[in-house]
Amino acid sequence: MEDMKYKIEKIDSYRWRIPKEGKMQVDGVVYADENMLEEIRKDESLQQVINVSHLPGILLHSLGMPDIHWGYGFPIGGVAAFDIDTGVVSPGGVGYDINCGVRLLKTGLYRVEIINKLESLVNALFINIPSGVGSHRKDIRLSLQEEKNVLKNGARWAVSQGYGAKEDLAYIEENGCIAGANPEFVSNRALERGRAQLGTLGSGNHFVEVGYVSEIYNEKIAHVLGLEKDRVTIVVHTGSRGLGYQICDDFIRVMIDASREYHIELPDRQLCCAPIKSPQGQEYLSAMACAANYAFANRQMITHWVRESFERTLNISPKDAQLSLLYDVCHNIAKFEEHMVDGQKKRVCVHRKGATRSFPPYHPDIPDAYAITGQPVLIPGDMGRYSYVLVGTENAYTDTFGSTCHGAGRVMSRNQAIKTAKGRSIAQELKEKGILVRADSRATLDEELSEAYKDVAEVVNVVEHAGISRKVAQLKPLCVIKG
DNA sequence: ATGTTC
Repeated sequence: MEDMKYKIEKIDSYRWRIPKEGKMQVDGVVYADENMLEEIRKDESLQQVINVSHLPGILLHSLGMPDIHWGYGFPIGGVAAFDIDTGVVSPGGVGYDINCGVRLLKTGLYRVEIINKLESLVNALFINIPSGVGSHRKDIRLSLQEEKNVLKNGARWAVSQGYGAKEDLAYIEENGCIAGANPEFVSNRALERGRAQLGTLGSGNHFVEVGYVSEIYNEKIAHVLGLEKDRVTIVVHTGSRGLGYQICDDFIRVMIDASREYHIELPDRQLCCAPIKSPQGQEYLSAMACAANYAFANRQMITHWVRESFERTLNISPKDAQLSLLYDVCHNIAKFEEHMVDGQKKRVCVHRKGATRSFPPYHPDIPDAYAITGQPVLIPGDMGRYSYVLVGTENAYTDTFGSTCHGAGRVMSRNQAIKTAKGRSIAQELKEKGILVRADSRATLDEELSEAYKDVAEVVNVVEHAGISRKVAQLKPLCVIKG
C-alpha cells in the first residue's frame, strides 16, 4: 500500500492488530485473510476502527469483521463494547437502520415441489409485501396508541394481532422485544413515518428470498436446526424503515450537543455519543429499543404474508407448508450483555453495526432447542450467489463479545454499481441463472448487482477459520422480491 | 439504510 497512516500487525492468517497508539484507548483487531485485508485497506474503514478505539470506556479492542466497509462514523462490520459506568453509546455505532436484521424460515417442502410455481409465488409475495422506497400499507391503519404498543412489545404485538404464532417468539433474538423501549423519546416525526410502513420491505439490500438448502457442512447441527438438503427456505432481510432512520437522525443531533456537554473528544464528529448513564444516552437507548421492536414486528408481519403467499399459491394448508421460524437475528443494534473482561464477568454495552451476535452452545439467551448447537447466525450473500447458516461459538464469546460477520460486504459504491450495470439487464441475467426476481425499481437491482459485493463464501471462510462461527449450511436463491 | 439533500 502507498502511504500507510497506521501500523498493522499479523496475529494469524485471519486476524490483524492495529496497535494502540496516541489517544487510542485500545487496539484495533480486524478479521480478514491477506487478500481481503488488501481490499479493506482501500477504503476508510480501518481508520474508522481506529477512530472508534478513541471513545471513552471502550473495552478490550475495537473490532472489524471481514465484511467491514466504510460507514457513518463507525464502520459497517464493526463491534465495540463499552463499560457501563465510564463508556458511551453512539447512534453511529448502531447505524441508520436500527435492528436491520435477518430471519430464516424453514419448510417441509422440497425444491422440486415449487420449482414450476416460482412465477406465481414471486408475484404473490410481491403483491402481499409492499416493497421499495417509501412503501406503505393501505390495508393497515395504526392509531398512534397502537403504534406505541408496537414499539413497546415488538414481535409479541404482531403475534397478538394474528401475525404468526406464539411459538415463533422463542426463535427471535431477545424473543423479539428489546427491554427499555419508551415511545416518549420517539419524535412525532419518527412516529408519523413509521405509522403506514409497518409490514413493508423497504429498499436497498432488503429482500424476501425463496431458496433451498444447497449444501450441508455439518449434518448433526443441520438436523437439530431442521435443515435438510433441497428443502425450501425463505430469508427475510429488512429493518425499522423510516422510523428507525428518523430516530437515528434525531439523536445524532442530540449527541452532537451531548458530546460537547460531556467534553468527549471525538476524532470524527460522526462518532458523536453520550455517556451510557447520561439522560441523552438513556433516551437514545429507549428510542433505539422502540425502533428495534418495530423491526422485530415488521419481520414477524412479513412472515405472516410469506406464509399466506405459500398457502395460496401452492394450495397447501399451513400445516403442510410448515413454514416455521428457524431464527431471527439483529445486525444493527446496541445491547447490554454479560462478557468476560480481564477475567471478570461484566455487563457491558455491545454495539454491533453490520455484525451478528454469535452466542455459543448452552448460552442462556439462545432457544432451548438449540442449546447443543449454539445460536443460529444468518448471513445473506448478494442477489445472485448464496447465503449461509452458521452457529455461534465459545471463541466468539471470548474474542469478539459474541459477534461475527453479517453479510457479503460491499466492494462497490451504489453509484459505481449503477455505472457497471449500465446497458445490462440484471433481472435477465439473474433469470438465466435460474433466479426469478421482482423489484420495485430497476435502479435498486443495479445497485445490488452481484459484483458490487464480496463473495460471501470468503467472508464466511474467515469467520469459520478464525473460530468465531461454524458453517452449517448454504442456501441458494430461486426467487426474490426487492425494493 | 433513507418520503435517496427539511
